[in-house]
Amino acid sequence: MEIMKKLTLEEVGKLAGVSRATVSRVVNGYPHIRPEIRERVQRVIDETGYRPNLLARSLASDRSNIIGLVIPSGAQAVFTDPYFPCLTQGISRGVNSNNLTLALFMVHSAKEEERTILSILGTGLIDGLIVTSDNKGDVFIPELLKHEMPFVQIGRSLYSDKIYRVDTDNIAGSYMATQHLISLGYQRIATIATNRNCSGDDRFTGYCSAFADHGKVVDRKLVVYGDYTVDSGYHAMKQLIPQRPDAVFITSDTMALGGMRALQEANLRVPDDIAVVGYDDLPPAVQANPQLTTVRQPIEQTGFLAVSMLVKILSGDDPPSHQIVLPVELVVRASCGATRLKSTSHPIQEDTYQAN
Amino acid sequence: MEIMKKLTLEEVGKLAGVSRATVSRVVNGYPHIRPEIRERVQRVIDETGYRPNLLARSLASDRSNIIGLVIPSGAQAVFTDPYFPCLTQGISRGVNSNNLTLALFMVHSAKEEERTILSILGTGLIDGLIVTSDNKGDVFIPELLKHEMPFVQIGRSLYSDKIYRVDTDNIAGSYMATQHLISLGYQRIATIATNRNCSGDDRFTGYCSAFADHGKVVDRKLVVYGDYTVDSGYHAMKQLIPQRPDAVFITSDTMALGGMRALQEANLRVPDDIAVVGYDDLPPAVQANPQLTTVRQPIEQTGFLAVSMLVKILSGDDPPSHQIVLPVELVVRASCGATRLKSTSHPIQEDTYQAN
DNA sequence: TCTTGATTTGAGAGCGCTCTCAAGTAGAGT
DNA sequence: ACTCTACTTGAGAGCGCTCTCAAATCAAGA
Repeated sequence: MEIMKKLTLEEVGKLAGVSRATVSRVVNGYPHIRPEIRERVQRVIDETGYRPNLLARSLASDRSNIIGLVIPSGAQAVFTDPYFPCLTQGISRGVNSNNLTLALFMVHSAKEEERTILSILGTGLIDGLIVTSDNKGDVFIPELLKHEMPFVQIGRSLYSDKIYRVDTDNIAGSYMATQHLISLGYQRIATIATNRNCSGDDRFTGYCSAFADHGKVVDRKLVVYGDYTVDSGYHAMKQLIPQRPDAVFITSDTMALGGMRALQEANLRVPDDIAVVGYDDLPPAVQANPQLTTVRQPIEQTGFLAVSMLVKILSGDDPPSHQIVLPVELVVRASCGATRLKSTSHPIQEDTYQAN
Repeated sequence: MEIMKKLTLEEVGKLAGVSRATVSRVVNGYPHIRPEIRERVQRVIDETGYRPNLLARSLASDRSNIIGLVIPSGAQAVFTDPYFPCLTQGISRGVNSNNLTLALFMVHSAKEEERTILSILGTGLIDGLIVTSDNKGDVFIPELLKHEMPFVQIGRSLYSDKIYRVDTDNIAGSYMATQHLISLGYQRIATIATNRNCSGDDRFTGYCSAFADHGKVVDRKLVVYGDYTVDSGYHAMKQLIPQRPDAVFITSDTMALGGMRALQEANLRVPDDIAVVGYDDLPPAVQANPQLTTVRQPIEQTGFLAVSMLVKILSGDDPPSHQIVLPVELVVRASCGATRLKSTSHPIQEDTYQAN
């Protein structure tokens, strides 16, 4: 059945008694072929197990159908945080369903950054990119713009509004989280924020506007910063404890884990002594004790939509909008104290508030 | 400086007053070029920002310098488990330092399996593969063998001994873990095992041989199975509790997390009522409470070495050995009870026993 | 000066595919 | 029967690079 010898279009054509061009038409599903010929060619293809050489095709058509995913060096969190695996999963689904190939570019150091750019740009290998960096001082974006490489950014961008991007609604998410704490009656609501990237900024913005909308003023002493690691959450919380907050909105579940450890060491009970709300709704949120009230973002969908968007761009028809911002939802579990009065702590119990 | 127009070898040659072939030689660092000519060509390259077209090069040289990483559908754990991110990180480092490009093939369903195979095999796109599956009923390996696609497997294989692979020493690791519990004097040492893949088998083997070497017999009632998820660990432990074990060797940290939750719900204290040892030494191990005694495997190094091995294979010189098995180490923390009598529970305190 | 052999360059034939263009073949309309 | 407009096919020119081969150049030995 399957003959191992690598065949070419030409040879398949010879076997079917037609020209290379005709075989190419069959392979690519073009119209205007006499059914019997199409069938004959198809049979030869099936019998020989012919597969077109992708490199030759790409070279001739000036289209590789390979898209790249760039994960910048800033993201050391790759190990710790299920965020990237989830996102990659979504992107991979998108890639598969669009018959593309995914090239993964992980940048491990500033030095590799240059190398990566060079190996992507102007080599014809990559049709387009998905860039996950939303670090503020990013060097990639301007470079991509300059070289006119089509790309979609995951997250928010400091650059032009013309950049295609898909993001989750960080502002709304942290607004909800904060408002939830306010509505539960907490008075001294602190936050562990991040100022390294745009989503960090947005989450802080949401926190602030919830305060503003409730006629409250943000107390700078109740704002500390971390960097998305467990440790940074731990240390931030240590800093916070002397300020005696009665609730903390921690802008990532991973940091929340560290924060709760600090709380535990200080013999403060969650949520009785201090309420905690996280962000991300990644597995650690459920594994935590008590389980974390947190903001869930559709990470996998983000990746999938980014691919769809890129595909549209590559195919020439501009997507309707340059920006997609996906809604998030608040997942209420035990750590915020809202369920304190409820029946019992059934392991899977949770309430959900849809945004938008 | 950098002219955006996409140049070809031919055009660079014209600018430098030499032929395409000569430019090619300069680009690829061949000898036998008059220094002044080399310099002149190099200057034109620098000034124009010429980059060779990788597709054309690949087609002409029959070598794409792209290697694929296959993550099979079995591995839904991708989200939960930092294992894959770590491994990918190592592979990515290897890829970068060998000037390759990494293509990521995630298979999300059995249906996609076929599609993936077809898009990899016989298309000329991929020079070689790294396959992470060690699922027993794997369909990839035989297919790769049949098509003579060079590949390195991460993990153990049921197939031929001729398969190139790199693995960690699962047998030694679980032997150490089990022996450690035995030497601490525990009498009823249970295990939460896995029988889905080879590493699961190996870890169970190690558990058994530690028993054998100490003249003990494995009690079947103290052996239950999970599937590497938190939930399965939870349920497995539920099953185990009625058997009254005084120690449990759980063959993954992720399952250990679930197991410890079950223990907590049953009001059993770790390690006082029951000792726990995990496997993997992933971040959850440290985040657990108490911190987990566990077996650490060099995951990132595994990935890196797999790439090195593949590069050797592709370059034609057969690697000295078909198999690399990396040593693992036991990391002693609080959950096994060994540190119970020691000074205090300093957060980073841990002892380490090197294997091999 | 003439060989000999090494070094340095260019010409040209592909790699396997896409895609345009023109030639050939039918079917419909008059 | 004859034109006109589809539809169907093949020829051939690339895509940008590698790599072989032979021509050209040059240094050194006889």
